[in-house]
Amino acid sequence: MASDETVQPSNFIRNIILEDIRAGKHGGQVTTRFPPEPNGYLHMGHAKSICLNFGLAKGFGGECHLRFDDTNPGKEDVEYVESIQEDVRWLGFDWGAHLHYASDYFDRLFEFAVQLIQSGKAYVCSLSPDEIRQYRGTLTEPGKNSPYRNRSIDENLDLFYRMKAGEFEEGTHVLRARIDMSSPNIILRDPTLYRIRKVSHHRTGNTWCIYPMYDFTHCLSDSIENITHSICTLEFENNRALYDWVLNELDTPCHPQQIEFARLNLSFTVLSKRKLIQLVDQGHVSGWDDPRMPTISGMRRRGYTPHAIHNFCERIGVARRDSTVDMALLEYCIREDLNDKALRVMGVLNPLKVIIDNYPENQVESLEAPYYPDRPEMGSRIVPFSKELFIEADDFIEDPPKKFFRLSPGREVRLRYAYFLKCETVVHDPLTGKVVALHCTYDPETRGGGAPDGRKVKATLHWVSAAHAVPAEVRVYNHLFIKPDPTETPDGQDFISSINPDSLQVLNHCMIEPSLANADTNTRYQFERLGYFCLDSRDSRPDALIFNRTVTLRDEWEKIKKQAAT
RNA sequence: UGAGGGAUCGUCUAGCGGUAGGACGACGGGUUCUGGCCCCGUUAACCGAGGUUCGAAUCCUCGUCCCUCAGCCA
Repeated sequence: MASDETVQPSNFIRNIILEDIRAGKHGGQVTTRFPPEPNGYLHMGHAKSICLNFGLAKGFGGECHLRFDDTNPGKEDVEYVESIQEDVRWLGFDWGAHLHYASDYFDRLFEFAVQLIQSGKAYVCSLSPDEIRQYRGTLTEPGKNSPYRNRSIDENLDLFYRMKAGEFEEGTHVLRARIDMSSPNIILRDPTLYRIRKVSHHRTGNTWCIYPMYDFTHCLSDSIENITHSICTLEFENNRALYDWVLNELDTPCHPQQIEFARLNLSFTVLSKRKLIQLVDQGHVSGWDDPRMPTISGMRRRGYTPHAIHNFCERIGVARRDSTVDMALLEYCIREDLNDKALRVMGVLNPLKVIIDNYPENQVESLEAPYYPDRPEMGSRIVPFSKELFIEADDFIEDPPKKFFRLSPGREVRLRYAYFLKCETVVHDPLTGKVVALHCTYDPETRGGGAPDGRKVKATLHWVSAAHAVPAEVRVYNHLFIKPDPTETPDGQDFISSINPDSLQVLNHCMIEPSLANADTNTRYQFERLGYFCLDSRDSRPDALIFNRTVTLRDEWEKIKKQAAT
C-alpha cells in the first residue's frame, strides 16, 4: 500500500527554517503563502510550489495562505481564481481562513505609497514609457536621473492623488521609488511602483485607476499577512533587493524572508503559462484541461491522483540549480499509486475475433474474476465466456519473431480466468490478406485457467466475450512533444514545431467487459496488460463510454521489440 | 562581458572537513494466471587547475560553462 506518511526529505529551505526555529526567529512561527496571479490555469510547476509551501507549513505546525496576486486587471479573470481554488483544494490542501487577495490591500498599499513619498523615497515621474526605458541605461551602462526626480514632496503628493482621482491618461505618469539610477542591479534603478490603468478590476471594479506593481505589492502583502518565509522561484532573485528595500523604508508589521528555489521543468512538455496559453489559443489542444496538458485540471481529467502528484513533488526535491525532471518519474509515481488503487478489468483496444470451434453453440459461462487479484477478499465481478471472443490484435502474430510468446498458429495460451486456448487456423481477408479472425479450440479441463496435467503456457491474454462486450471509445495519449526539450528547435521554429502528431489517438472500436457498462468517473481501472484508464469526465456518456488512458503499464515486450529493431 | 545565482551517476537529489548515499532510468536475474506488481543484482557522478589539511564534493585562489535581470508583466 502506498502511504501518506511520506518522509519529508531534507532540502535547503527546510534547513533554513529549522535553523530559524532553533534561533527563535519569528517566535518559532512558520507561515507561508502560495501567491498565484489569476491569469491562467495551474500546472505541475505550481503543484511543486503548492506542495512545498503547504507542506512546509503543515510540517512545522504553521499555516499557508492562498493569496491572489491580482494587481494587473487587464490580464486577470474570475475564471482563473475559481479554477485555481478548485485545483489547490483537489490537491488536498486547505488554506483555512486565509484566502486573500492583494486587491484587498489596495487601500493600505496606497497609504504605504504616500508614506514613501512623504519620506522622499518615491516620486511621480512623467517620462513616457519609452523615455523611462532610455533613462534606465543598460546592463553595462548606468542609467541617468529622471528630470522629475527632484519634484517637491507636496507636488508628488498632489500628483499622486490626482493620478488616483483619474485626472491623467494611462502612460502619462507613474510613481517611482527613488533609489539609485546607477545601481548595478537594474531592478533598483528607480523601479515603477504604481501605474495608471483605466480598466475594471475583477474584484474592485472601477474603484481604482492606478494599480501597484508586483515588487511593491508582494513584499507588503507578505508583511501584512505576517508571512515568515516568502518562497518564490529563482527569477525573482534580483528582486529580493527591492523586496527588502521597500520593507526597510516603510513601517511594516514584519519583514519576511524571501527564499528562491529552482522552478520545475519536465521533459517532453512545457511548463510556462505563456506557452500553455499559446497551445490553448491556437487550438493545438482542446483546452486547459486537455488530458495531454501538464495542467492540474488536465492531469486530473487524464486520471492522475493528488497522491501521485504529492509523491512526485517529494521525490524531485527542492534546490537552487536549474534542472529538468524526467517525465518517466511522473509516470512512475502515477503507476505506483494506481497499481494500489485500480480495479483490474478487461478491455480490448484493437479487437481480433476468435471462434472456439469446439465450444458448444449458445453456451455462456459466468466466470468469477477478482477486482484485485492480489487481494481477492476485496471483491469480484462476473465475466461471461462464450464461443466467440475478441482478443487484442497485438496478441497474435502469424509468423512470430523470437521471444514472442503470445498466440500464433498451433500455439497454446491461457485466457485470463478462463481456459487454455489453441490457435488452429487463421482467416484472412481475401482482398488485403489481413488477419480477420482465428479459429481456435479450448481445453475444457483448464476451466479457471489451471491445467490438471500441469502443462504450462507462456502467456496469458485478456479477452472479452463478443456477444456480451460493450463498445467504447478509448483515447490513448502520448507525450505532447516529440523532444525532451520542446524548445530546442531548428532555426526560426518555435516550440509548436515540436508537437507530437501522435499525442492523441482515438480508438473507436474498443470492446470492454460488460461490468464496465456502469463504470463511474471516480473509479480508476487497470485494463489488464494495457494500462490505467478512467472515464473522461467531460465527454463520456452512459450510452457512449469514453475512457482516457492515464498511463501504460511498463511493457517488457515493447522493450524487446525495440531492441530487436536496433 | 554590470550585478545576482548555479555546476555531484543518463536524470533528479543527499552531503555542511572523516567510507560519495537514495530515487527514477538503463542492463541482468528470480517470481508470476497481467511480458504488470514484487524481489535480487549490475551500471554510473563530485566542471577544471592549483592551494590549505593527516584527510577536501565540502575551506581558499584562479579559470570554464550555464541561468536570471534593461515591462508602466508577475
